[in-house]
Amino acid sequence: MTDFIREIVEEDLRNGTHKTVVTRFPPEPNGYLHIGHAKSICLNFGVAIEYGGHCNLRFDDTNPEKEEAEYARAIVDDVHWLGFDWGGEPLHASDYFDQLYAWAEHLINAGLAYVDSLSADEIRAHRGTLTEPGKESPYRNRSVEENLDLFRRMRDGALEDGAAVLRAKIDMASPNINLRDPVLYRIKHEDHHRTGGKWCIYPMYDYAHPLSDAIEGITHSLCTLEFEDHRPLYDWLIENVPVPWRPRQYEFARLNLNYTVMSKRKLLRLVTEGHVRGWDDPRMPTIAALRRRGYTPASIRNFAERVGVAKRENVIDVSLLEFSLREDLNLTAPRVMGVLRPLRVVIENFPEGESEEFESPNNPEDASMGTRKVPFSRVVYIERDDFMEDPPKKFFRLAPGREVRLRSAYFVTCTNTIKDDAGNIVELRATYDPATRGGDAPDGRRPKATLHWVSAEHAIDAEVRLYDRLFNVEDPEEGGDFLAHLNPHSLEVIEHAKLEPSVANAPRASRYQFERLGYFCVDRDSSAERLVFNRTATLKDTWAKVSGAAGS
RNA sequence: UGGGGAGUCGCCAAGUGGUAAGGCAGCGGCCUUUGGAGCCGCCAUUCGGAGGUUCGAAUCCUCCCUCCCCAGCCA
Repeated sequence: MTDFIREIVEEDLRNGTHKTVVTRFPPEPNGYLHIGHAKSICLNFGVAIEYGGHCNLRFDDTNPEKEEAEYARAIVDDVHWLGFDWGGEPLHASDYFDQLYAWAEHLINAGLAYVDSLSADEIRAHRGTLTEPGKESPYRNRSVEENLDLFRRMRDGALEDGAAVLRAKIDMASPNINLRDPVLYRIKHEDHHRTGGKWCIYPMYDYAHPLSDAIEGITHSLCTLEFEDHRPLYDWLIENVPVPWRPRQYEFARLNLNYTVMSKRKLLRLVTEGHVRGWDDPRMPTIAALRRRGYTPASIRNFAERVGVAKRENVIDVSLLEFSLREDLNLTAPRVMGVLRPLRVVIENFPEGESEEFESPNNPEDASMGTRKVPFSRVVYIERDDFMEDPPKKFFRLAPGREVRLRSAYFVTCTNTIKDDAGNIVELRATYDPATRGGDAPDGRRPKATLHWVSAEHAIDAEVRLYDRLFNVEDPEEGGDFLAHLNPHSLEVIEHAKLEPSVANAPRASRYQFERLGYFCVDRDSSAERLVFNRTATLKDTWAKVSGAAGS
């Protein structure tokens, strides 16, 4: 695999610009990581691994108002879960606050930074617009001594929040607004989750980021497109601060996925307004949610690889994510039978009170995964959807008079339907052919369908949570109010699914394929008393597609 | 109307002057004790548009069009 970033890295290695590659993944601990971050993580760590370099996990913790240790813990967890390691403790921009402060004084001494006493509103007014140049602040030409004194008073807590800021002295007329004397430090009398009450001034991202990269010896600082026009400022700082190393910034397009939202602000709203049950609700696009839902780290890494890295805005189809998941789980998930919406079938010619066991493969794709025993008896449950009293043309499943195969068991023929007073089918009567034990007929006849089933007397009860997309339109942002597009049916809870007994002691987070239905994983809400499964993804169902197309 | 980016199949994405990779989705067919999986085939005479250079252009030049980002003491 290659992309323009890797080409740059290779070229730098080839021509001796760098002897090794050092990248970094720099999340702000103000929310949970989502699938978009996964792309960046896979890029940064992937490049480092591929070229024998190193990738740091560095928290960009320069704004104590929004950041929390809990988020930082979750982020460390998620990156590890994805399969990456940075050796040792994570790094923090806040580890460099002393150095960053010293360099700020350096800029002041060099006449390249000044303390501005204008208010936030006044600064905005002086900034100009996209088409008009800005105006210089009346405080722009304070002496070095005055600036130093003021900046130290800012640091020492003598000034209120908003009373002053430290600004770079660059060019108020620059067509690039980021160069119109950007703010470097602001006053925030706020405790920081790591430095506590030590500081009451905090550096801005634009100031802290390039210098942190320099401190860490980052060779390639990879970020998203919206920072492209911050690069001149990034370079200005590297140029004008006596840094020990000169990192370079490269920008790539962030990942977007259809049928979901990706901005932290919107995800936070979904959580705080109760539209989902927390950051790791399996319907969320967060890594924690995908993990809880049953996604594998490998599937997400493969997805990130397939998506590619370029500078073009993109919206990836969720089906690609689902494909990557199925591809992995198909090979690794043990098969099991479970019935979501049970319909009783009484096999009238099977002796009452007796039962037998069948050997069923744990994974037809991989014989080394072995087999398991599945009990069978006179009464079994099948899926309600697998029976139709008056089947249309292409419906191959069970119907009156029709013979189908019960997977790994026998051929059964439906002989009768039992209905309640309202006319609903409540039970089926059937006969089985003892000669078809194991699922093959000596005379070679082959039913058109094979159904999954569970022996009623052996079945275990479980809650199964079925998830659908959180939003019912491809682009929830369209029209302004993304909440208006929430899918009211994104969660359906099956209270009493019937599962084969082999899953009775399935540990949390273990993944299975329920044959013909999809991939399921044991939720963390699960207990010995009550098994709870999440449906990670459905299997492709050709009949659903045929009937769906015909029905609408 | 300032600056910075981007435009190749429904969605991604290779391609870097020699005659449009690949993946997902979709559509056919084969196979099947999961209507799963697998396998086979189809799916851009055309690269935002118009000119031009060239034996030859998605790739070079010119003009035009469209989309995205930037006016936080957020990142």
